[in-house]
Amino acid sequence: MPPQRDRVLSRIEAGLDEPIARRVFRELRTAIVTMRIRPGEAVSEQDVADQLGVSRQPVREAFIKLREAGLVSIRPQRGTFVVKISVRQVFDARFVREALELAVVRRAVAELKAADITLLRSNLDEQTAAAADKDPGRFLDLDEAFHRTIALQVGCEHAWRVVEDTKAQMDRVRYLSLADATPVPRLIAQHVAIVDAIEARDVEAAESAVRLHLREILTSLPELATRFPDLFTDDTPANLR
Amino acid sequence: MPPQRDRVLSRIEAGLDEPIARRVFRELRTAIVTMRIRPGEAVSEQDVADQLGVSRQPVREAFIKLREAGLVSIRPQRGTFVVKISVRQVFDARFVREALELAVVRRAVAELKAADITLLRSNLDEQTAAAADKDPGRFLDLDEAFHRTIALQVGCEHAWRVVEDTKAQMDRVRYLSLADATPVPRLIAQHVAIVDAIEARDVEAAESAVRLHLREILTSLPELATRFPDLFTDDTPANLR
DNA sequence: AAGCGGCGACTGGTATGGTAGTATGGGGAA
DNA sequence: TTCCCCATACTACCATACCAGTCGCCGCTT
Repeated sequence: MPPQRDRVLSRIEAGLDEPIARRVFRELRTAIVTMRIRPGEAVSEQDVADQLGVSRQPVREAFIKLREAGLVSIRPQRGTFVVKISVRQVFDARFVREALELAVVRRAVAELKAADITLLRSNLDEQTAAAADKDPGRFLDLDEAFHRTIALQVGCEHAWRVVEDTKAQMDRVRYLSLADATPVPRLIAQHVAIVDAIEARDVEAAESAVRLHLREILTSLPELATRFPDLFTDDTPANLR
Repeated sequence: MPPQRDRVLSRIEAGLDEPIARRVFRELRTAIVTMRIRPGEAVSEQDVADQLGVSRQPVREAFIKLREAGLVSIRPQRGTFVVKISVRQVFDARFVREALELAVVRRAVAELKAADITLLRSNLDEQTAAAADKDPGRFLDLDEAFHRTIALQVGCEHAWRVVEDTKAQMDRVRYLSLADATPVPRLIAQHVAIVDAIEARDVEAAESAVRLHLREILTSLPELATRFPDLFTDDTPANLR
């Protein structure tokens, strides 16, 4: 008898007219980011289709999108596997994100209106409230919203979409460090510094504030990699795919 | 009788073990970028599948990737259409590309070895040769290789992949301006300026050289939009820079 | 002649069938 | 006991079938 994989996915309810493939993708993406499906684990079209109550077709399309997000590795005639967290890939994603958010914040310094900044400040207030309530999940959402809001305020919808596509790797790490009581106050202070620099129209300060903030992940990463060795690949050599 | 669309795609020959879906994607991508399939035109899964001699399945997957590249618009139960060139989308793609290549060139200034620079110089020589031979197609390839080489030399494979995914929009414009005898010598001079700045370890100069170069497309864009109005959607004004 | 309504031929989305290739485990040979 | 080999049970890829919407053409009505 096969190993009888655990049920970690809940059946997709019919009704909404959002394409099934997209829902399958989102379901799988969050399942992977939150480690309900662990790195290294195998997922199969048939198995996922059965658990979700859909056919293999949309599952296959979801797999393809997950591969492009760097979350799974599809090996023909072999199987599809959730890739382990690769320090290298997290670095690469972080590099891209930093490059884009630097460009965004440069625009923000030049273009943001007072009303925009007020909106950001209110988001910051909510962040401190979430921190006081010890609600890290809510803080994560506000954090994401903070960065997204800046991008959208300066008309960088496309750039933000690229960031979203890229940062799946980083999200898994952030989820890991969520339990650790990450220094949320420090992150909030960094956010405040970014807004302050934007308001002061100080490009240099804004750039370095963003840099500092987005490099925060690098400090926790090595520790996490040694603490959860089974979740990471030791990608020193040129590993095969 | 249906309009009997022209055959613009050549049958895919069996044999190679590259996945069919990928080949279909590349075939369609180049057909769109080179305007063999014109903006606004409809493409159908069934029609493409027949022309290429494959089933609808891989064609469908190719369509999805084309949508993510921003080249087609899939409207369920209606059809799939090659999107017209949108000045806004070209701007957005250019913005992302500039952000990433700026980050790459910063690394290049810090990390490139003499051997790397020699390699770039030889590419530049080939560019001048191609210009002398009036071979714009070859120049386009060398241009692409130039930018890609810098990215790979500093270990930014992932960032370059993001650029590739994003710049499809720009490629159509470049193809349009290819006939125009674009000022190839000027582009080569800009490339030389980038390499010079890298070799001189001058970050400021390198950044502004890249900026200047990647903003070149903005000069030809308005003229092209007015000369080929049927290829563009009219969504220009409002945004500057 | 003009307007409108319904039928039919498309579309992409989903489900299912068929195939080649690969990991695996157990039994037979050394 | 150990090692090899092959049957078997998977895998993802490709092809095909079915479905529900959409839209245009054509004939009927006024």
